[in-house]
Amino acid sequence: MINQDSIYSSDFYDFLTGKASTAMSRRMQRNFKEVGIAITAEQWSILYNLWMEEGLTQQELANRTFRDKPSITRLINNLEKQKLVIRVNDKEDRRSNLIYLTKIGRQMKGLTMDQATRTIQEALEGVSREDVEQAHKTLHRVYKNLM
Amino acid sequence: MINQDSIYSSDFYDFLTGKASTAMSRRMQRNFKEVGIAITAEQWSILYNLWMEEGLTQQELANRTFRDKPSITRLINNLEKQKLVIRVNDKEDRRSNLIYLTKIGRQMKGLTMDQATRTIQEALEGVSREDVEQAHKTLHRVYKNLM
DNA sequence: CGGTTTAGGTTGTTTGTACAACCAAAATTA
DNA sequence: TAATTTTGGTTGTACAAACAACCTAAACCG
Repeated sequence: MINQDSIYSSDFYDFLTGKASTAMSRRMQRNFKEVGIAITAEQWSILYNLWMEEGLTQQELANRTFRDKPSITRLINNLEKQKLVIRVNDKEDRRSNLIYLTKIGRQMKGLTMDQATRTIQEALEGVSREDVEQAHKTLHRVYKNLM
Repeated sequence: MINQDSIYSSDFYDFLTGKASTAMSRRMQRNFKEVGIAITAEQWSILYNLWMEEGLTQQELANRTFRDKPSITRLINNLEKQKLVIRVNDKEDRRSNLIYLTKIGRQMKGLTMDQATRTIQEALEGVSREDVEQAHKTLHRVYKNLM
């Protein structure tokens, strides 16, 4: 039986509630702002995937960022408004939009990734590589269990 | 230097983006719904704290749930609308609201905590207690680093 | 004391998320 | 091939989060 003193309880809820990832998003956004990058952490997650590979469909972006389709529609709307990406209708499958970076969107990569890296370094101060790998493995298992 | 192959990079971003905690919130909400509990995961986090200790101020709830003051104002607004909590103006410090559970709010504890427990069990299938403790420790360090 | 600073809460605005309902194009299948 | 199902995307609605600006009451301090 699970009781209040166990790791599964109040102590565990911190973990569940994602305080660490919330803190990281906030810091990342703050770091972006500090160097004049006007994007949100969520927009960053889309741009990040496009910097790795352009021409993804919205559905593929949804899978990679673990969001639903409507969330992606609106994130892309905002990124398009900011002229960072464009939707290109797929000639092969007319249901799909392929998402490409604009020139501005591409130019942002360097500075933005520097700040992402900086954020990670700030987050991992005093944390060993083994600890990160271990935590990552555990979280990945949790994710797989629930997905 | 941090490069793309390292744990610090794409692999690491899963961790950063909080997929695991997102998955847990979604599952928790689904589990609540399944037994007819009509609250969000965010509302649960407030109620959880009140089940542990009633009469907290909004500021205290903000600290405990790692949210800002406006977020708490609106969460309490919604919980009050649903008749689960009430604001009581503090006689000692007239700036503060003390938040109390209603009878209904108190009655929900059992069933709701059962579903929270169930969610955790589903999440931790095949994860050892040591792994949970280890991950918790690492995440806590990250949180402290950024807080 | 009176003026200033700090602290608790609320409101406005923009952005993001979940879920359901919907549309149109593609894939399936009878 | 026509009818049906599946898939990619959008829209509506309700809820939540971040940040800034604001109000009021308490605390501080000269």
